[in-house]
Amino acid sequence: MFDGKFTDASLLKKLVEAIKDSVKLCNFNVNESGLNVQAIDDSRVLLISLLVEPECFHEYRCDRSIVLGLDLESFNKILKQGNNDDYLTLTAEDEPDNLMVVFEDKKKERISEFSLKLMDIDSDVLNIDEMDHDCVITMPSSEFSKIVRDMKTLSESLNIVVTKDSVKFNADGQIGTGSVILKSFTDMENPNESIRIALEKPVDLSFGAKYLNDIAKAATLSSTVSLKLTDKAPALFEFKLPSGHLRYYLAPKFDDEE
Amino acid sequence: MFDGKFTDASLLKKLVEAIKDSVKLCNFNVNESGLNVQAIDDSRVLLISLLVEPECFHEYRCDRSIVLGLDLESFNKILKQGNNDDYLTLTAEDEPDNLMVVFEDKKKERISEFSLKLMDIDSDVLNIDEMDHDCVITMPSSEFSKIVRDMKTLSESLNIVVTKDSVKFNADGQIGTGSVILKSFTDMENPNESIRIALEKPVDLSFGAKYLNDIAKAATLSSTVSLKLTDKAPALFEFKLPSGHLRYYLAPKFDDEE
DNA sequence: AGACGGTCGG
DNA sequence: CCGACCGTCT
Repeated sequence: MFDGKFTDASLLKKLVEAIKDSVKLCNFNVNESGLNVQAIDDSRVLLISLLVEPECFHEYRCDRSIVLGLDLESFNKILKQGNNDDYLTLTAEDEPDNLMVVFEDKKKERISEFSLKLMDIDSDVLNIDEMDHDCVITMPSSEFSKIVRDMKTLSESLNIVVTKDSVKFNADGQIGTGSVILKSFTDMENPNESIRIALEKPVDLSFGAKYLNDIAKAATLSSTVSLKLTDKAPALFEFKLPSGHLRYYLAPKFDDEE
Repeated sequence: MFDGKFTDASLLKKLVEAIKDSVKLCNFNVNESGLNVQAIDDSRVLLISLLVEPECFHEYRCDRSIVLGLDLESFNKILKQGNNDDYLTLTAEDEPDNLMVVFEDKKKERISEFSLKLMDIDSDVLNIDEMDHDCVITMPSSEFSKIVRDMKTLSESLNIVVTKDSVKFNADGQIGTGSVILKSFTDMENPNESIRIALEKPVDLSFGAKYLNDIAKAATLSSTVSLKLTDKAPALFEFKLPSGHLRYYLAPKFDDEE
C-alpha cells in the first residue's frame, strides 16, 4: 500500500505539467526510496528521469514497490482541479487498478477526491550511466527558458559553446542568426542569479530546439538548472527538487544534421 | 555606415510592436536626421510616418542615407529577445545585406547579438502635406486606447464629434449604442492627464474602428496623443517621442459607409 | 487541446 | 521590470 501526502499540491502539479508534453503514458514507481519515473519521450529522443524522495512529502508510506501506470493527460486533468496550496494525498493498493487523488483545502472546507484508472504500460528499462562531464553550467532556469524560447523562433537547432568563463548559445536560421553570450559571474546578493561554469574541457554541441523547449517547461520547478555537457555524449539537464531531481538526457545533433 | 545605440531597448521594442500589426514589410531609412519610416498599412488605408531623431539615441552615427528593408515580424522576434532596459545597438553597412542588432545587459554579463537578413522592398514614395486642422485634441493615450478598444466591441465605426469644450466618441452597433464624452479640462498636477481642445471649427467625423485600434497600439510610446481633425480630410493621430514622433494618417469614412 | 498574446499583480 | 494568470485564436 502506498500513501503519500504533500503539504501542497504545487510540486506534483508542476512535475506533471512539465513532462506531460513529452510523454503521454508512463509508469510512476513508488517504493521506500520515493517516487521514481524513468521514461522516454514519445519521439524516443529525450530521456526523463524523475526522483521525488520521501522528504518531499509531508507523510510518506510505501511498504513495497508499486507501479502506477498513468495516462499523464488524464492525471493532469485531475491535478489541475486542485489549488497549488491544497494538501494533496496519493493512495494506491498493492496491486492497484486505480490511483486515489485527494485535495484538501487548508481551511478544510473543501475536499476533492478522485480515482484515476491505471494502465499497464510497457516500461523501457533504462540504464543510465552516471558519467563525468566535460563541463557543468548552472544558471537561472528562467534565463535558460527564455533563451530556448527565443532562439527557437530563429532555428530548429541550438548550438551551445562553452569556454572557461562563458557559455554561448547560437541559432542560425532563415531570417538571420543570433547568439547569446553569458559570462560566468557570481551574484552575491541573489546566488541563484549567478552563472557558474565548471569546465574540464571546452564543448561545442548542438541540440534540437524542440527538445530543449520541452526541457525548459520544467523551469518552474527550480530557480536554477544545471547543464552537464560532454563532447559527443548525451547532455544532462538537471532541475533540483527540494529533495530529489528531474533530469533530462538529450543526445546532441551530429555535425551532418545541424 | 550606420551605428545607433539606445540607452535602453524599450523604445524600439515598442515602436516595432506598435506598427508590426499594420505593416508586414517596410523600409527603415537612416540618415543624418535620424531614423525615418514612411509606410502604408497592408490594407492601404492607414499611413504611418515615424521619425526617431538622433537625440533619441545615446550614440548615433550615419554618414550617408541607408535603406533597411525589414520584415517586421522577423525584426520583432529579435527585439523580443532583449530586455527593456538592455542597451540596444543597431549597425549596418552602407550597402547592407544584414542589420546587426546587439543587446547588452547593463551588468554586462550577457550580450545577445543578431544578424537580420534585409530585403528589397518597393517603397511607396509618400508626400504628406503639412496642413492646418479644424481642431486638435490632446488627451492621455491610455484613455484614447481604452475608448477605442471598448467602442470597437460595439461597432466597426467610431464617430468623433468635437465642440468647443468637449469631444464625444460615438459607436452605433447591433447590440446597442454607446458614447463617451470628454470635457476639456486642465489637470494642474498631472498635465498629461489633461484634455485639451484647440478648435477652429467643430468637426463630426467617423473612422474605421479597426484602424483606430491599430493606431491605439502606439499608446505605450507616449503618455499623450494628439488627434488633429479636419472635415472631409485625413486625420492625423500623433504620438510624440522623446525626440521625434509616430504619426498615423487615416481618412474618415464618408457618410454612406458609416 | 495547445500556443500566443494581453492584462493584472507582486 | 518580471512573472503568473486568464482569455482568445489556431
